[in-house]
Amino acid sequence: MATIGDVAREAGVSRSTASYALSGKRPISEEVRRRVLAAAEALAYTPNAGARALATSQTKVLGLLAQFHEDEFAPAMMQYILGVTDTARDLGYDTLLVTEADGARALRRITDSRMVDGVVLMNIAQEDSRLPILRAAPQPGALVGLPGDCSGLDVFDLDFEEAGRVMVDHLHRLGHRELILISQPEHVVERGGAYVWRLRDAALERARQRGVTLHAVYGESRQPAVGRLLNGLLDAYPAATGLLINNEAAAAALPSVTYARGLRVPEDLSVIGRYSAEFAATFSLPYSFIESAPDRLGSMAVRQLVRRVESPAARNEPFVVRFISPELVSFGSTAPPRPR
Amino acid sequence: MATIGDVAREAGVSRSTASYALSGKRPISEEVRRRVLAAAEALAYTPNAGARALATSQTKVLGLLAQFHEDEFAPAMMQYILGVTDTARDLGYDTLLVTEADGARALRRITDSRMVDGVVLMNIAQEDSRLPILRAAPQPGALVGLPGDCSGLDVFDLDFEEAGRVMVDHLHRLGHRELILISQPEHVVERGGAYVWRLRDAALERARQRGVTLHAVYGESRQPAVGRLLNGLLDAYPAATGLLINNEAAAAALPSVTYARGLRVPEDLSVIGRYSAEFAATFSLPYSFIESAPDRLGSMAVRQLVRRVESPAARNEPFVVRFISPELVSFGSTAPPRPR
DNA sequence: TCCTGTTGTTGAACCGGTTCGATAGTCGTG
DNA sequence: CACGACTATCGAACCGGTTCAACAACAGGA
Repeated sequence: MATIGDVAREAGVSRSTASYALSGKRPISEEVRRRVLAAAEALAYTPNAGARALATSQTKVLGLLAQFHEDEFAPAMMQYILGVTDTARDLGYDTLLVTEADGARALRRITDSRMVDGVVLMNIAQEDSRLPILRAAPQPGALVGLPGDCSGLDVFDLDFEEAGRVMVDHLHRLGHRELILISQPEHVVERGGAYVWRLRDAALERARQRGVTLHAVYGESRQPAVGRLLNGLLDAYPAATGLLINNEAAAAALPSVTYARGLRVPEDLSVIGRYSAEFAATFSLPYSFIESAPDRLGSMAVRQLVRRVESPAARNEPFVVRFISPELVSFGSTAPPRPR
Repeated sequence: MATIGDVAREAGVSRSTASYALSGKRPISEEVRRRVLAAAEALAYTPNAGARALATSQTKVLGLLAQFHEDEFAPAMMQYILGVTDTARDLGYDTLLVTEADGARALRRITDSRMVDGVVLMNIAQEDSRLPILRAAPQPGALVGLPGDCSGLDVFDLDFEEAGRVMVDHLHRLGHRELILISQPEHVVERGGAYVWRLRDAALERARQRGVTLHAVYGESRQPAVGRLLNGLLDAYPAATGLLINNEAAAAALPSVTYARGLRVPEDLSVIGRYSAEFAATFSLPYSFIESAPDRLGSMAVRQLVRRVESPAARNEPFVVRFISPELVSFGSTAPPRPR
């Protein structure tokens, strides 16, 4: 491969002149600039990333730490990842995807070795062992997901509390008085997935305020367990006329369940989900849903991260915690209740 | 951050001695080795990745090029990606995930700049513009998916031909004589997704040999189109007693369709799919299926890639094209036919 | 004509590792 | 006791970029 030395020799100038001609960081005569560019072109010169990183302390790579737990819904993760990689590339960065089980060790590895200019963390837990490491790291970071302690971090997440309230209010306004909320599996909560109870607790609170009965249960992440669970719930609460689903697997399984039971949506049962538009489209879910906008969140996190990476001024700005407000996308799966 | 110079000073030795003590590439006295390790520990020394890459021409990073087209099934991709990242990490490599639309340019960028020691390509098209670049690149590469011309490349893929034959044979043995095969959308084929017609043509051929009528149609990737399509097919071919599905979205949509039509599986209709076990589990698909083993394919590709990266001898071995044979996982969704 | 300022270019140093060749020190051997 | 062999360590060079300080050439002004 051609080095900048080769380009310089070919153009008949010094290495430094070649460097300046290519970067434009110093004035170079039109004549020389043309010769250098022509030489670079002729030799198919591409700067060596390692050498550049060493010289500039910039790698133009961002780290993306994602964790895949058995009981979480892997396909949903894809949208977050694409939001990050696509935006990063638009801004001139590549993405190092790290899925190591030991996230803290992985984070330490990529930051200490200076492989990345910044990091995006996903699957944030309430008490996340990666956060102290991130705070101490020389590179800035951004979180997709809300931890217990946000200090010193930029955080982006869906407003799950508001999502819970919107769901309850929507069905309450239609006249429903008894609802079921099916959340993620309990394991997710135990592992620190705070978003589960953020939505749940806000929904319960709002239901109490409105005088609505809300049966809140943990879900399952797999079939056939989740199908059995749904059936069990519909059996257990025959008076419930509305179903809130904060659980992709349950949403995916619901159509089969309602068909099997001869339930019509929304005539017999009103349904609201919470997932991404992509997920809804792919699985055809015919339910109104709160859009969780994973790609937008990933994109926002990267933009803020890159701002901090590139501007010393931005690095000293106060940290932000930004929630995107839940948007209810209607597919007509809710209606005034009729007793089941 | 501490450099190896700091470690050397702390241990009272030269930089080279510190380097040898840490790498073990030359004999170092027990005493000095201990001092160096202690110093490294005390200073939390981690080698700078850029500097090491520059010195050794090894980045310990693999590139993973994946493309996400609108009409393909994104969630399925996740399993491939995890197969690659997890195996790479086991072997000591990190993964640069590149999802750029212009794959050829992206490949050139990461190979020319020496950001990666090797590359895994996914979403291989029949005529893939990335392949000439990969062949000319100094780094080895591996493909997940079969292109028209495999020369000079290691290729890993499911044996889609055999998958088509297995599906047809299985239903033929049970006594079925009229089948429907629903494939991926036609766009996927137009873009060069050869696996679609590899399965389809082999199934058609085998059906001909067996005297079975096979209606082969292109599918859709989204709802509600795919649901409409399924209904249309069942209307159009009322005598068909078996359904072969090489299309994740169609498989996900089928339960609703059969419920709505009052069709029972397998009593009224035998069904065989082709997707990953993970996909089957997540969506509870109650169908027997050919396991497409994306994680295994990703893992195999990485192992071979790393062999070539690390051993000069392996780099000269002949290239391999390896198919994994389709395994039929039974969920009891097939039975001898009864007229619908 | 001399001084000052501007513009374009250069050599050298540096980033932080690895590795080669040389050397000092130790030991066994003839 | 001299010699060679071997071991442990060191200094220097190198990987391929970027950047700083210095300088040459030339213009304009006094």
